[in-house]
Amino acid sequence: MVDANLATEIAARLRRDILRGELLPGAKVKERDNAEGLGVSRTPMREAIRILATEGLIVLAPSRSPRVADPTFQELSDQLLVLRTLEVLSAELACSRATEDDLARIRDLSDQMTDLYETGDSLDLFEVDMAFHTAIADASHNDSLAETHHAFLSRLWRARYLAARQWRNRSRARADHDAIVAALMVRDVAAVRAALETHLGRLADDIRPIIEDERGAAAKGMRN
Amino acid sequence: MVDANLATEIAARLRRDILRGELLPGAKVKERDNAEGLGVSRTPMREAIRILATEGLIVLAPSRSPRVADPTFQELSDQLLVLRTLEVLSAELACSRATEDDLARIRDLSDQMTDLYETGDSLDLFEVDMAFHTAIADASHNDSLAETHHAFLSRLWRARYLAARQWRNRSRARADHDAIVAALMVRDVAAVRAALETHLGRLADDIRPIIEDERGAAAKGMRN
DNA sequence: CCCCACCATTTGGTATACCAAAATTGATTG
DNA sequence: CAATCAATTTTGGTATACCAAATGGTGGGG
Repeated sequence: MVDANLATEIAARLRRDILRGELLPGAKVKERDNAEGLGVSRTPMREAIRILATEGLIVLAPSRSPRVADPTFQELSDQLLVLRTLEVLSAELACSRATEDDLARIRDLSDQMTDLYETGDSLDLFEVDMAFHTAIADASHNDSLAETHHAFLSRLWRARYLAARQWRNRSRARADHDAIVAALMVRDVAAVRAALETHLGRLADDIRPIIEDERGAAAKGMRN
Repeated sequence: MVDANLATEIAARLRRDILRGELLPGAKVKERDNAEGLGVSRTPMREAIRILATEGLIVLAPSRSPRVADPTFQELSDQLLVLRTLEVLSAELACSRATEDDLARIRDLSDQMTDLYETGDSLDLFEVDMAFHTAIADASHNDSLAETHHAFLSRLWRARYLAARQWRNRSRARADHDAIVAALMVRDVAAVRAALETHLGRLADDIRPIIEDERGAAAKGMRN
């Protein structure tokens, strides 16, 4: 992750910390302390915080420390619906506009996931999962769409990660992915739409108990 | 437009200048010069530029002056497709989730537009047009969706403004809006989808000649 | 006459210093 | 003992100064 400027590097680092749960939802992200902790000045730290704020991972309130976002289930569910819509549109476009290379890449990522399902660790698996869905968005050859899709995917990454650690969901996700790939390979618009709606529709149900648990637990130790 | 901090105010000002065409596509937006021109320091100006960059109105390149975005027709068309998808989703949700107040507001805005079609000036009309489409997004009661929809609406504002100055399109737009409102009032999902797709589908055709003209002309006087 | 190299200037990136508003805490008074 | 007000401290907002990289122009050499 070698970015042009400090701010994007810091943003990437913070993003990782948030998504991995090292910075818990609701935690303060003070620009002074964090900057000092990383040995940089406030300016790039400030910019990094703004970047994550536009991504929805940090929330800004006037005259208050920025805090790690702590979305309710309802908010996540809303975001998931938007993500689903964007991904369905992507896949539909991909059916007519994707190159053979695009499709090959999607299939390859799907295969990688299959390999990792049993053996690999959750983080590796999720990196590939993210790449898989991103590849579908990219195959639409609509940059705005791919960009927006990616933004929503990032916002939902942590919730999906928490939900998917439940081993129970993995085999189902694997079957879902296979169906998506199969439909894309033959450029079947209706089938790919159905497969994606099934896959992403389930996600809300998977996420709900995890999020409600976490928020319930977090409500107590809220000193930070 | 009395915002909490300077950066947001500057962003609003720059945004208006860009959308109204006082800052032309392709023009440099140097953070030093512009800050000095407004009598502020570089810090908030820099932040304002970043804000507009995430909105897609300004493009950033490493070690280069930020420039006012100069999208090709293809890019605008891509954005329009995303906007259409988001607005259709909004309207579908609105059919089941909108309150009577939401619907009343939408109808009221539509009526205001009707009044302005003949008499009012283009800018007033477009303010209302923007509010109309935003009201539909808000009626979905899905904040992420409304926010994203608004972002795309902003990006496309200028192109739509240029296209709609052609008086020819106005009566058609008026009929389109009436159809959208009528479908929403009776919460008819299929009808509202059809009406919106018609309305926003046409837009691409209206925009094309205007954009291609402007880009052709701009290619010459590109010293700035 | 053209091309290349080098220097000056411009530009964005970063650090630091200062300011104003807001939250918190502690003292004082009812 | 509690409530309130004020002072201090903390925090984000803004201005300014400095740095390094990139660009563009100019002069010398081929």
